[in-house]
Amino acid sequence: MTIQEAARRSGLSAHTLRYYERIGLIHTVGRNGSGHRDYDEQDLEWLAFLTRLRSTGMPIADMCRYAQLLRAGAHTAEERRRMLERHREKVAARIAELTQDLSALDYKITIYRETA
Amino acid sequence: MTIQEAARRSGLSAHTLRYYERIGLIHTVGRNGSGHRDYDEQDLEWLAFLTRLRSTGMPIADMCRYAQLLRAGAHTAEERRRMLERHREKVAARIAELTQDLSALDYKITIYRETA
DNA sequence: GTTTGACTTCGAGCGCACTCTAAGGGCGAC
DNA sequence: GTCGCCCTTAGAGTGCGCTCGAAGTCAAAC
Repeated sequence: MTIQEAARRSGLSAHTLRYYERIGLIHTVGRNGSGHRDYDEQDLEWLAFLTRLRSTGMPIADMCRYAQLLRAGAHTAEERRRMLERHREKVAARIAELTQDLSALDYKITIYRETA
Repeated sequence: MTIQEAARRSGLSAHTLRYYERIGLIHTVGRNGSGHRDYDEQDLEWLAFLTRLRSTGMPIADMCRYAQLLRAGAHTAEERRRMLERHREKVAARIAELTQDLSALDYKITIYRETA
């Protein structure tokens, strides 16, 4: 599939897809006869996973590290798992923080409503 | 209290405190005889509120807008409340998103553990 | 009295994650 | 065949939120 189609389906821009490839986040995507990128379903799955890591605030550098480990082969599985576990804890902590902030906001809004 | 003390208590750097004042996020803080900033408890409460808005992802520009409304007086209370309500919804949505991402991460980690 | 160190203003610089531009290639429609 | 459009690469530019530096002031310590 073309880069435009991959962009549409992944929610990333074509610019971003090229950028991700350049920095090594995506291993070389296949090319067609004209040298144009040709994405397959596996590429899209990987993009979906990357998108989830990004959306949870993982820095690009860490995602590159993960991608690198994945390419290095099965013997890196444990390190990858540990990376995900550490990241999981950060996400959980972030949810807890936001939940606290949400109550504080709700309280503030209540005061605005009562004062009105 | 000095800017260092205010920085310590607010968790922001002295640089950031000056920056916030410069962009209008903090209305002019009092000065002592030597022209140095002199923060009071009210300033700190405002900083704590700002910190909470930032930590929930509100852009600086929106916080400036809120600060401006607050300075404009009581007749802007309704608009301020609406701002907070809109922001509250964004925070709630973000929590929902992160919660989903967390399950996805947990699932992925489970697979790593089973494969090991 | 001079050194030290924290303060002041204001503008420049930085890190991150894109986002866009320039310069050129390839291919289908007319 | 040439117009239009999308593709390619490499590198420059952008926006955000700080963060730092330069140049100067002031007050307490020695």
